[in-house]
Amino acid sequence: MVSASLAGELNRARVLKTLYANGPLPRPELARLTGSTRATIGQIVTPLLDDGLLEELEPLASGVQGGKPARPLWFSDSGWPVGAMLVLPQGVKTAVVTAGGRVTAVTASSFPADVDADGVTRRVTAAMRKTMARAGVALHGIGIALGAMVDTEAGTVVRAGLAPVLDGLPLAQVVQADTGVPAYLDQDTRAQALGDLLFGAGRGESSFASVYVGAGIGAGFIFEGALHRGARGAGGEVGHAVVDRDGPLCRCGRRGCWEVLANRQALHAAAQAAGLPGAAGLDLSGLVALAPRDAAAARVLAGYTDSVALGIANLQQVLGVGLFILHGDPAGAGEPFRAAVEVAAREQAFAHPGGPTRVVLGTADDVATLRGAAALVLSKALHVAF
Amino acid sequence: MVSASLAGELNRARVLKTLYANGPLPRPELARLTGSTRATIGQIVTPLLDDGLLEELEPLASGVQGGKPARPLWFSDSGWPVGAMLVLPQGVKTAVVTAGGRVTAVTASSFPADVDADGVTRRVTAAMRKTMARAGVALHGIGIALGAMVDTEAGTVVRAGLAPVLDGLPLAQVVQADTGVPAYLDQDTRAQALGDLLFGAGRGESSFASVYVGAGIGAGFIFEGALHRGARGAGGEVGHAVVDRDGPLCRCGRRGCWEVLANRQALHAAAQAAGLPGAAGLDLSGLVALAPRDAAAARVLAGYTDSVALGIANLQQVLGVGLFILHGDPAGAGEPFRAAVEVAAREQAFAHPGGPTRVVLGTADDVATLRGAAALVLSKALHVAF
DNA sequence: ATAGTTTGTGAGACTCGCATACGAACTGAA
DNA sequence: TTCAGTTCGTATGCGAGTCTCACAAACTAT
Repeated sequence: MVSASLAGELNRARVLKTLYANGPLPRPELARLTGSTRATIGQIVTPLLDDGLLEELEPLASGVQGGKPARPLWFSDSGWPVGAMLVLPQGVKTAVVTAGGRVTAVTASSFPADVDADGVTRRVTAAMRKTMARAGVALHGIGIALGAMVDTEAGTVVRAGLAPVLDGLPLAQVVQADTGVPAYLDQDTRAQALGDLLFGAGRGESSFASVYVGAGIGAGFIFEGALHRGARGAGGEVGHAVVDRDGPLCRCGRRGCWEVLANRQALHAAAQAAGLPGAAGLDLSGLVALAPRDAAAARVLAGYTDSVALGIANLQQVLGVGLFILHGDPAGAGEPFRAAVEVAAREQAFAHPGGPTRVVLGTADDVATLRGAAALVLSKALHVAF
Repeated sequence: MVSASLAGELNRARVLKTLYANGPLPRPELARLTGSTRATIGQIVTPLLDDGLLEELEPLASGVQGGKPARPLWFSDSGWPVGAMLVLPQGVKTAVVTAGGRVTAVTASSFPADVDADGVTRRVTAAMRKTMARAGVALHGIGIALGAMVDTEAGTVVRAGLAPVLDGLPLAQVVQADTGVPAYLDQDTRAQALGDLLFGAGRGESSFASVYVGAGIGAGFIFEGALHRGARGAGGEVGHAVVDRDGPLCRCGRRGCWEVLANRQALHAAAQAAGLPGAAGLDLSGLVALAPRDAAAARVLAGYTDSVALGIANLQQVLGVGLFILHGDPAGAGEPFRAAVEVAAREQAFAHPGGPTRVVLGTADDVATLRGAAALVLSKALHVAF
């Protein structure tokens, strides 16, 4: 039930979401955007300023008609540090992230090829302790983004296709017990979507899909400004939606999954089958560079583009989402590839009332995901339903 | 922003949702389920009882320890009548539905084959006026479910694949102007999903997909107890997600859409290709009846089952939803078909933390959709975010 | 200097949920 | 029949939060 105090929490969350969506804003603008009054906004932000979460920036110049200069509010660069962690089959990255999105004290460590669950937990906790020591301040929580299917409520690993040794690991509890700081676990693509919403290309957008294309394919969905989680954290396993029921066998056991047609290995195999020069070491950006002067490379690229766009068009049909943010290999492939995917996706989808499908590039590195992992903590600790 | 009065609205909505999800409940039980107190519940329901939306049922028997008998609350059978309309390419159905889900004054009228947009609007408004006259009471609003892509916010038809004459028609305004009652337009499968949530197999479920399989395939999604609408009402066009990129050509111009593999015509074509007895007039329930004593029919049925299940498994991968309610042809095909689809869907999907995929049958007639259309009005007028 | 404008804050009114208490209605045993 | 025990439903005062209104602070232009 919404009591007065819960209403206060909801409104505080609304103010913070508005800040994330729009950047630094003075109180009157916050009041306008939230449909509230200056007095109420002042009442809400004063404790946040006292806590050090927010701070006042330099006063803006007065308008042509004069008036007291407005002082924009924004997240303090030093306030509210939280821990962020990205756990992938090959290794772990850790960082400290402030509520404003500043990323510091980044560490990276790799797992040996034959690592077991115990080795993973040891390396993960060691990396986090190291980052905490470098940060030197108390963290408000630790967000963990994991490249596997996750039970968000329980904080456990459900199925790690690329690293089966992790199945069933209660990673959130492990980290929380080791560090003494509350830890929250979620899927990497969902964290990535949160990162896009708060700090990336999804800022100010109400609904979009944040898609990762690399060795695997995954996605996180933002609907109406909030992260979509399926039942107990399932969902977003879009890489294993079938788009070609008689297609090649996927490692998941089904045929013609989007992932098996459009992941890095598929691109590689196509390049080698076409006998492209340097196919052994060719990645997507290399192929994009090669395509203008090699017809065979252009054909391989066009096929890959269509495969990526096919999955995007399907998502648009099913979800009605109009914006797709591409991370991973496409993020480093440049504007021509983005435009080609967008055109191909538009050709394969209907006209929608929300306007034509948009495809934009995210980041190739993992900063968006680290920031998203941090956002998991912000979401819980500030009771903001991102 | 959540003011005290908006908090009151939200809590009233919460109480109504709890009633819909659980059936008639006495005040103490409502308090327990909503995490509130008897006093607060009393404060909320008293005006609803005065308005005639709710009524008190016969007192329950006291418990073994005695005590004042509790009087369950439920929606009045006479109170809060709203109009419901289902507009399909072949005709229109209208009805009056109470908040408790009682459907009365049903009318049906068919469109001639060569009908134009003007003819549709005339027949639609005439049917509604007839229903209103039969109801004899003032309606609180009219909900319109349309078998086409709609722009929910604008209340217009975006793309009616099976009836292109309707493209661009502002149906909500037309009905509202003609009847003088507020009208709300949405897609038929979304209304159907609302009907399942409030009155059908989705009662008490937080997330599910309501799927229609017939001449076309569509779906509405309930996430966390609320209807999912994409950007400006798009989304749910799942029938045209590609599951076989080299498959047969669909009427939408793409190849291998789920719909072209698993709709009524596909079943029909497969039955004729297999030379089944009476293939010309064979429908799904006929095929189910024939399969046990005809191996060829069993093969056709298995192929169709797999095609239906493939799309369901894909939805589960993408959305993480664990419950699928099948309407249309499968709803009349009986338990064996349901079980076969469920088994096939489970085989094609991963284990999810939310438990195995469940497939249940909805209604073969249009009552669920008419009730859902009525729920569109309840949602708006009572400010309940269904 | 002064009027006009905008920002930020303080005081009181208002609304709603919550804790508490009390009458109403029922059971079962003395 | 009486009375204690239990549960239901409501009346009352309190607290938390937003909203309205008013006012000081800070700036521009005349």
